[in-house]
Amino acid sequence: MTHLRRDAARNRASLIAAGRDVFAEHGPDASLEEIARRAGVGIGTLYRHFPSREALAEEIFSEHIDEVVAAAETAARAEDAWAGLVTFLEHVLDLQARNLPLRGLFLRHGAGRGVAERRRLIAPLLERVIERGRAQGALRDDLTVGDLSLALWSFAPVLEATAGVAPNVWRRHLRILLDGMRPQAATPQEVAPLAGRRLERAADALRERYHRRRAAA
Amino acid sequence: MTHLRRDAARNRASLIAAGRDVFAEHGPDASLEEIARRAGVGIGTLYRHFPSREALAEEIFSEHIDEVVAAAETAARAEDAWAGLVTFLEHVLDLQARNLPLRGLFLRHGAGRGVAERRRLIAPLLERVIERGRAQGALRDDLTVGDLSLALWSFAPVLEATAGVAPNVWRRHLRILLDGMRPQAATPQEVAPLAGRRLERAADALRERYHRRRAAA
DNA sequence: ACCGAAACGGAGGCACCCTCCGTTTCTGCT
DNA sequence: AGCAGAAACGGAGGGTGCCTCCGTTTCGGT
Repeated sequence: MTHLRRDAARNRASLIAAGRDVFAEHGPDASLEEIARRAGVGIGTLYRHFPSREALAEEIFSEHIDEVVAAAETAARAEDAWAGLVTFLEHVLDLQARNLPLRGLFLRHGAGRGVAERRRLIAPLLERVIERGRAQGALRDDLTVGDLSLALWSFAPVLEATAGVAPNVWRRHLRILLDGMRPQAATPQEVAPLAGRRLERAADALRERYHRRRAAA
Repeated sequence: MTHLRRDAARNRASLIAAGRDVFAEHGPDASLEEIARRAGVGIGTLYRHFPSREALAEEIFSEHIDEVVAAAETAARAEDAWAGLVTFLEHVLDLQARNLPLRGLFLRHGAGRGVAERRRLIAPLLERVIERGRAQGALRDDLTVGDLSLALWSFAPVLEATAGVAPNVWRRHLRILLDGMRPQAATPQEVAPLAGRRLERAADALRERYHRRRAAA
């Protein structure tokens, strides 16, 4: 299984290219048959290469995931943890804003080789950023990586709603969230944070809902 | 068009009841045919009563909208604007958390008599709350109703992800947002707020995306 | 009791999802 | 070169859903 046959490799590439276009045009629920059509292959071929819509999407956005990982690494290295966090969030959200179909692809599941693995690198890095931020007195004490995940997820509808209307307004939302993460603003949390296994399950649930919307009878 | 024929009224009621169940079970993209089936009527009848999925959904959640309007009125009347705002948000989000299919039904469009109208009452009330909160020094000066809308929208993925896992975690997200809305925390906004016509268009876009996901070719 | 209007319901056309399997295309080996 | 089997292809087919259209049934006023 090392080398794909030449035709297979060609088709795979066509599918990814077509997928990129079609997802960009029609959003993340675009028709797979149209992707196959546009790639000039049969639907069966699409399914052989990518057993699920997600597998294709992940492959397509593979490099975006790398970009996010890189941004998280930068943030984790930054001298000033707060600045690192802000830059990271701006970077990621800007990426999402300009590439909406990316939404929801940051989380678990998936086929593309190593995509899930790479994604798994992100949380620990953020963990580190948060820890340092707290140590530096730049972040409220009760902030966790779970809160950051919620914050990131929360942008999806904001971006979707405003993309065509006011493509920068998400920055206002971010500003408010960031201000709320500072220690000066902090008011005690009354609920336990999302972490570990449950955080993962929440992420899964989000993905689950995201694709394959309609539950079986 | 005053009185519905008796059979029509009966069917309408069955449809609403079935819709309530099915939406609760399968989420907002539940099959309309199943709703018709379960109501014991033909699909044609469903479509005559409710020309779109939204029309049905709005009708079903009509009373929820009333509840939200009432909460907004209470907030607008509250002596302490900040407390009023907090209570309002908690109330609305709790309502959503326990009734996920409600998501996205707060906005424009729709058929149910007066639903859209009632919804339109909400923004001005919140406007008033914000104004008073600012005057009382309880809210950051640059906060607008547009920001509040973004904030409300932003909970959708949070609720979806955590509903089955940690049904109270949304309160952490809310806490952070609220802390970020206080004047002590405020850091200058660099982007113009969403307002007026554009706010409406953003709300429409959200709804648009929400149902009828797949754009026409 | 009658009759026109109102309401019904489901067949039908279209699109999509995903599986399955007969057919075609590659490629390593002789 | 040529061949054989593995690998890959592609699309028909069965299932489901959306929505429209129109022949049929039911209601309710006179």
